[in-house]
Amino acid sequence: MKPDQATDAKRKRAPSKRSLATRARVLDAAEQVFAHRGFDGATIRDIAAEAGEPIGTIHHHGGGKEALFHQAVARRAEALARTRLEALEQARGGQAMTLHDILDAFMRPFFTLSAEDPRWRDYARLVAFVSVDDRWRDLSAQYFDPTAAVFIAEILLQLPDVSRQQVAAGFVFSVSAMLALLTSKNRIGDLGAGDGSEEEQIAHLVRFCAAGFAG
Amino acid sequence: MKPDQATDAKRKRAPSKRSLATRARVLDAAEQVFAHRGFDGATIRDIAAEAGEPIGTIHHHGGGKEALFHQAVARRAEALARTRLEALEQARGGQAMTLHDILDAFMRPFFTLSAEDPRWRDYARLVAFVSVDDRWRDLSAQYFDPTAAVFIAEILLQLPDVSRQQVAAGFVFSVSAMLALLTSKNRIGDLGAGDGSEEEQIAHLVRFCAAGFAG
DNA sequence: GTCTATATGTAGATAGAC
DNA sequence: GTCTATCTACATATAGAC
Repeated sequence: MKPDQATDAKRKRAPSKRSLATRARVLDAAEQVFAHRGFDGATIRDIAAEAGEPIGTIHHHGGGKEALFHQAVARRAEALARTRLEALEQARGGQAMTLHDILDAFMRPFFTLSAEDPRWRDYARLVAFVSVDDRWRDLSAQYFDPTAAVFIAEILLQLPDVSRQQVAAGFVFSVSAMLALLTSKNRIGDLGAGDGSEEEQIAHLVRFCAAGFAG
Repeated sequence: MKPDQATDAKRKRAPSKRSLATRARVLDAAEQVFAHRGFDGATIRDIAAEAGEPIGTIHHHGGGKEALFHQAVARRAEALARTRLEALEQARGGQAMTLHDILDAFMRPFFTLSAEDPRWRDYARLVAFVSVDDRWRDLSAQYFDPTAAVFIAEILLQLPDVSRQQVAAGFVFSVSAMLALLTSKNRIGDLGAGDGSEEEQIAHLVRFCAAGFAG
């Protein structure tokens, strides 16, 4: 019996290269449209047009609008979590890890990835939509809470005198601030005139949150 | 010529008491439904059902879905801004106003109002939806940016060594954190177990942001 | 001002040809 | 796997009776 061609009824045979490419295009398009219009504002037709694929194809690969949304959220969640945990490991390497280092390990990857590939910026908008709508609470719980728990535990080690609730609250404040910076550059610009370099802004964000925790 | 009964063609005669009450019910219902489902997820039918009014009435008072959304955002914006500015004035009264006082004047009113009338909690969710979606950028600019500008100027006086951009960024971080606390109590609870009293949480939020600015 | 009925468009989903 | 054509449902909006 050949591997990869399971007789197991539940398992489909490996998708063709072409199919995988189409699937990636569909998810890219879904990500972009969902990120800019939210779940309800997006339409399967918009996504199909963005992907350059017929509507039927979207349903075939996506399995319905809601499943497609889930997949769009899920696709980059794992890579993001991994990058964050790697950054945390690296910070652990240097002796005497500080609160600042922990927050930097959590926040910087999203910006770094966004700088490398603008689709990560869309993904940030998508995450912001997920965060603001209780309807997707389960999604964040599944994809983001585990990583959050690791970082919260790490911060607690640094701040033995602060209660778990306070650290959790501070963490939520920090995540909100991070998403605000990732998604609403415009708003900051409107309120404060010219922005500095992105690197300065990230450094400022991390300092702001670290000081908040310490205070 | 009686006042309040202008012959001016652009001006309609004063609405009846009944009409005003209906209008208030319509806006209450719109606020609640928009706050929980967002603009696209809400339907006029949902709003009509929530208001206990027929669909036609919603259109009559609301003037279409988008205009209704605008009105829902606008209705409490003025009262919120006024309460915030009053709190700022009061803080000015006490000699030696601190950064902490300024942030408290900005943030606390939303919580105080929410405690008095739960519809303010819905309004906070509505504001969160507005903040996250670029499509409503003009709405926030119109209703929230002027107050923000006053508070940013006040903070700048306290922090003469910090650039305007940095203060503006810190302000956006703070607003995001505030909205997170107002709207996603669940999420904080999920990550950190039992919450303290609301007063403690507000105090923590203000301390967090004040420390962030100072740091 | 209030309510009913309906016009018009467009959404998500699917069946079946290729 | 891919694409076309179409079904069904429900959205917003309005015209007009009361």
